[in-house]
Order: sequence, then structure tokens, then C-alpha cells
Amino acid sequence: MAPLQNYHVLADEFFTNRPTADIAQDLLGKLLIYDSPAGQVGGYIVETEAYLGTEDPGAHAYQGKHGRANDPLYSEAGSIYIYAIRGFYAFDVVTQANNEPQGVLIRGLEPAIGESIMRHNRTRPGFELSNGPGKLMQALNIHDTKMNYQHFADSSIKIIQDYAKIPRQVAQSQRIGVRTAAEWTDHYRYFVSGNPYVSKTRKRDIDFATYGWKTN
DNA sequence: GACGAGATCCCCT
DNA sequence: GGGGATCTCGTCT
Repeated sequence: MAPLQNYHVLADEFFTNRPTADIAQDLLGKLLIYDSPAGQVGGYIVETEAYLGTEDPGAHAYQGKHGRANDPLYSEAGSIYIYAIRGFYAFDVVTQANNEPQGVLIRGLEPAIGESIMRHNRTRPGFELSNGPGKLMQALNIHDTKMNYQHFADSSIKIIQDYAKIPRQVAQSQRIGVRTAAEWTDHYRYFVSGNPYVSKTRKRDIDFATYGWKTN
């Protein structure tokens, strides 16, 4: 797909007034684009996780934890929260009202715009390009938290409502790397079933014909 | 492939 | 100093 100039950013209402788990599922198939210095890059969201704020033992804001690092989570819906994790960076969309620190982690991206730039940014073969939260940030060439607090309406990174794909089937699982006392209740990871850019996908589970999208 | 160890680096309501 | 919402590589099937 050629770089896009005309599109509509997802409205604030998309990111509030309903459960963050629903928002995480609805983000699957949406196009994320980034106007990077090297040109526009982007792809379809294929994997997300919902983090449910102060009551969620897996969340950064569990029990009201609030510091400089996770303060963006407390800002308005549709804002950007980037954080460092073991030498990598990961990307959240903030959901819900101010001071309600919930968000959705973007964990997998199927490249659609500027793939050659992305493969220059991260020289790993095949689906290893962007099948994980730290990997996709490398592919986008984002290596800092400077875009924290920015809102999609006026950021160089955004999620748009145009050109979205529809998953044939949304699967869910426990969140990755999250250890809580209630793992059996954790089903807040969502992904496009059969898509190869979903993290930890086994080759035999890939749907090579459709990548898990509805085709009609 | 599956698994596990080690790297790495920012943050510390 | 210790701990992550991770990734890579070596080792073993």
C-alpha cells in the first residue's frame, strides 16, 4: 500500500465508554501508521492485550501505582504510552477517562506501508519483523519515550479507521509475561487467529491463504 | 520447533 | 540494588 495522506484517525469515543477488553478486540485489523523521518510506515494490528488499571494485578497501575514512568496511562483516551522494558520499548493506547489508567498494548503488526523501510530498521527475516511488542517498535524505529502523552489527533503516530481489515476469527489467551495470582481468569490477550505476525505463533497454525482475514 | 539462560537498561507510588 | 507487559541465541529433539 502506498503512503496515505487522506484518512480519519479513530475518534476519542472509540477509546472510552466501553470496557477496555472490548476496545482491545476492536483494534484488531485497524491500520497503525507512523510518519517517521525515513517515510511513512505502518501495518495492521494483529495482536493486543488489555490492561485494566488499578484493580488489575498485571497492570502497571495496579493498586494505584503512579510515577513518572507510567504517568501517561493516567492521561486522556487516545493518548500514547511508551515504556521501556529490558532494553526494549513497547507501545500502548490509553483508554478510558482521565485518571483511569487503562490501556491496550499493541503486540503484533502485519506490515502494510513502507515495509522496505521497516525491514531496514529491523533486519530480521520473515515474520520476525514485527511479531512482538519490542520487535514492532524496532521495525518502526522508535527507541525512546518522546511521543508519550501525544494524542493520535496530533501525533505522527496514529491508528486510523480507514482501510481496516476484518478478522475471520478472534482468539484469546492469557497475557504473555504476566504473572498474577489469578492466571486462570486472565483472557485479556486477543489476536487474529492464523495470522503469522502474532507473537509465538507456530508455523502449523498459520493460515497462509488468508492470514486470518475475511477476504470478501 | 521447544526450551531456557543471559543480555540489557530504565525506573524506583 | 532489584525488578520488569522482552528478545536472541545455543542446545536438544
